[in-house]
Amino acid sequence: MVTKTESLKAFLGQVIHGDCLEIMRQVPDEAVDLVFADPPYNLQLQNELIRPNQTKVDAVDDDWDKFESFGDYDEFSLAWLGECHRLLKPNGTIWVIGTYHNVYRLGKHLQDLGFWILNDIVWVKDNPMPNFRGVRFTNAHEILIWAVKDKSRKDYTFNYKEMKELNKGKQMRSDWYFPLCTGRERLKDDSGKKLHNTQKPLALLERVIMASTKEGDLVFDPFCGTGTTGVAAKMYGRNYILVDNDERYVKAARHRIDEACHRAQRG
Amino acid sequence: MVTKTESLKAFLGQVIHGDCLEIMRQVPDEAVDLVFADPPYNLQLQNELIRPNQTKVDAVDDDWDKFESFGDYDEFSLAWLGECHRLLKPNGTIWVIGTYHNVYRLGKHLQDLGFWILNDIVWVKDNPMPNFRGVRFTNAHEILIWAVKDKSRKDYTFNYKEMKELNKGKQMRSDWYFPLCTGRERLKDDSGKKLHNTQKPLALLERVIMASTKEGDLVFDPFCGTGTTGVAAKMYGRNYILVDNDERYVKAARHRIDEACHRAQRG
DNA sequence: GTGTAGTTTGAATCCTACG
DNA sequence: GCGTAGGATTCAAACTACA
Repeated sequence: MVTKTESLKAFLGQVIHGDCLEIMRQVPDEAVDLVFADPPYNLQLQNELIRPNQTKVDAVDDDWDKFESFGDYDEFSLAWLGECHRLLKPNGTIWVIGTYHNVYRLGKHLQDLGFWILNDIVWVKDNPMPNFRGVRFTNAHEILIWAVKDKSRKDYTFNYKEMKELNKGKQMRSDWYFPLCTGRERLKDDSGKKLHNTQKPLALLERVIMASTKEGDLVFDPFCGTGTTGVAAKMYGRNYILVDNDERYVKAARHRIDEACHRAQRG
Repeated sequence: MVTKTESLKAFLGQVIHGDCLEIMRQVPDEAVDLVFADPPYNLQLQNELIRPNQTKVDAVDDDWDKFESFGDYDEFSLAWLGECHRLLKPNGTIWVIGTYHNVYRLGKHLQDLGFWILNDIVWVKDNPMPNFRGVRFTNAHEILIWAVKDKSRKDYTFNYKEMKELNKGKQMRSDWYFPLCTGRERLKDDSGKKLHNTQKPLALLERVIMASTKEGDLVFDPFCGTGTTGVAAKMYGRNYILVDNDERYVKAARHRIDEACHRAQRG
């Protein structure tokens, strides 16, 4: 039988293909310094699309359908956030990123699970997608919530001085400005199309890692996608465990982290 | 007996002193075009905060911001948001402003009540209060959620062109930049101290009103404070009903709106 | 009136080590 | 758990005082 502690050692520095809940359950209590999570927010839509025999989706009573869908999303969110709470050290912190579709639900769940919010951060996009039909404001930002597991712990890691230096000698604020992930940084598949729909810019993850971890800390990412969190962790000498349930992303992430590592050794 | 419709007429253009739930219950169904709500934030401050120069920060310690628990806050929030849902027209919209202390809970409640989020807006503050102890990021923004009552209604008011003109010919984005409400705009009491701890800048309300109402629309504000919503509504020829449970604020709001009206006639 | 220096202040979940 | 001493900690804008 493999104990949780043995699993942990086998997981260190790995990109693991599998269901994040199943993997997380193999991680011991209070073993992780930082969680970064970029969860899916379109479960509702997926559910509606794959539901069989549902010929008139538009005719379904909206309120009931919405409640059902939000309920599923909440159940899923509470499950993985609850596991994150368990596997974090008491002074460990978690970052969750989302948009208005899901981030309000996630924020309330974080609070209900006992996490204590330290900040919310606005990632303002230099180059957002315009609102083509002109019926709303251009959605030009995403929100990150940063929270500590145990409210009473004041010794969470926040590298205040490094952040201040990064910001021209002034305190780093809650508004961050980065362009979307495009160009050479954006991973492509064999046919040249974007490999992942929501690849985050490396600069965003660099700031997260620099701000809230120390060298040698263990970073966990349950929805790693193309592994941006792993690249940032590796660059700054942090350990990591990444998980994704899509094998294409896992392969891409492994390759990408190796590349980043080799580039770092050469350069 | 006074019917709801008669109450409505008596309420138009008024700043009403009373419990917002009691007042709202006297408003007929689907009578309101826009709700703007700046509810208590449930800040849960732990200790007093001393600046580096040893002076004390004048923090929000008002009774109206005291709640026993998240549960109490949720119960209160669902009650007033539910009333807002009832009194809004199906294509009416609601704005709610908050910070990470409360806005995630409010956002989830909005969704659970059937509101459909159109945008979230980030008010980035030019001159926020610094983080004096250097233990977090400077909290430099607040969040506004904009939602329509009925998801299926696409005919909510959004003055796309006016917003575009305001933004130098480019689509108005979800990041808005305004300074805090200070100086002459900030209302003072007889002793010269700030009358309200959280007075919002008029420019913020002007943009809200300009973006999401037409001339003659009815705007409702259940936590009007010093009446910034009323001033903006009056300036742009919108009707309004404002409510606050603190008589000092109500008096100040009435006086302020009259002043603004007279200034407009003179100027 | 003008320019400069000093003061005030803002929705804040704002410390740590030791006894 | 508590009390206390020690030590590190702030940005921009508006306002006031004064030359």
